[in-house]
Amino acid sequence: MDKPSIRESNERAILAAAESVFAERGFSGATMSMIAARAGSPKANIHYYFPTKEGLYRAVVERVLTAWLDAAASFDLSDDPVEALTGYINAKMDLAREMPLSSQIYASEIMRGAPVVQDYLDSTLTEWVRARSAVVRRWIAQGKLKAIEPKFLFYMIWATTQHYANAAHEVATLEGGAALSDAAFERAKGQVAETVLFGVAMGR
Amino acid sequence: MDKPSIRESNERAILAAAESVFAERGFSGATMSMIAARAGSPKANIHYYFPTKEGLYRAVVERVLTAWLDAAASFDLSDDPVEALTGYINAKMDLAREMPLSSQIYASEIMRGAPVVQDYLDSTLTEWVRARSAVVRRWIAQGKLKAIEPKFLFYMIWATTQHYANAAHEVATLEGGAALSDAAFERAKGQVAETVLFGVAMGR
DNA sequence: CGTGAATCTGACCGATCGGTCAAATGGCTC
DNA sequence: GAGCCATTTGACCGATCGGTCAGATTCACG
Repeated sequence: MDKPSIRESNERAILAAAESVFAERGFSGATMSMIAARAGSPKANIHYYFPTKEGLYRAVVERVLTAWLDAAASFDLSDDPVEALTGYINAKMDLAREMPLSSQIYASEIMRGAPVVQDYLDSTLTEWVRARSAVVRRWIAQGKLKAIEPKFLFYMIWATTQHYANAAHEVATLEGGAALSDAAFERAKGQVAETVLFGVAMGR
Repeated sequence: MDKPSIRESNERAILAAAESVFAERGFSGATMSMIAARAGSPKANIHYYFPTKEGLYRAVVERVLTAWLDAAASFDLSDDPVEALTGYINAKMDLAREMPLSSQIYASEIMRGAPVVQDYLDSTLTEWVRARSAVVRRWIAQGKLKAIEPKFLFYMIWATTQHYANAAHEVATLEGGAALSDAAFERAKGQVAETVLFGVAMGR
């Protein structure tokens, strides 16, 4: 039987607090006291559930990768490039909107040289890109897409979508200080998808 | 008369060392000892030239913004959207290639909520975007570009170009471990420019 | 060569970091 | 309520942080 135990709910609260602190300050900039304060527990209690700062960070990153893989699955929902790419871009945009902290943590990880997610880059992500590159090349051979290097297409999609999370503060400033409204975000989402598709699709 | 003084060359060396350390570890993760080691001076000497860590960081960020503005100027070299956007994208790609550390520091700044560059965002960048948005809208009115929100176009250009600096480690991993060769980078540059232009230009 | 300013540096400081620990408290089962 | 394990907590520790300082060294200039 699964107990909604004290442990479970406390770990969840700590992970949420840690996620926001790590996103704001990076791994080195985050302090256990800061995380403890945001979780509403004394510092020693954080160490009771997560003995080391690095372990806590790894647990947070784990959730980030899980979310990434969920969104990546939407690439495979259709065999039509327009549908598949639109679905994938929309999923990544929704992810950037709903879990901006995850995207920021991932970006920090990469900028630091991926001390924690290097294994993931070498295995899961490399394999994902290899398999989907083959799909993109098939679409190109079928005359459905322009002749592009698949990896560059993925980079463009990742960059444009994650930008709305990683650079949310810059975007907000340029929008007059407030974050994008739901309506404005939906417009951004549509334009990103449209522009990329117009950029790479044939015969439109 | 300008003397290539000891001060001048030492400050340059310290700034270079600081730039790389801040890019790798972020502001909080960087330590003055680390910067000193990379500059080849004892820590106390770093403090002789830059009394505080924050002051040193501000000096580094200053150079980042200067480089950004230089690249931004290439947007204004032509009144033709294809030429202007191509030139701008190429300039930003070259910047990402030649000064990846600057881009990473800027990205970290933004993710932290722009504690140092908020003034720049509010004044210089806001004004730049306002003026160029008007240009883009004129191009749209003239039927040269699709009906897009200019800001979203800028976001897309910034994201795609800076990605090659900020996510250089991820890109390198997916390329088999080594950074993009000059030739591969030129191909990426061409594809980014082409895709964006196909995505937004009319009648091509 | 002499001298005053600029530069360099090892030793040091208080503050804060991640992490530990023993003791107190709470919850659960019989 | 007794007993036991999970949880909570304040006090504490060594290490490292940014920064200071006094004295040694080097430089520029007469």
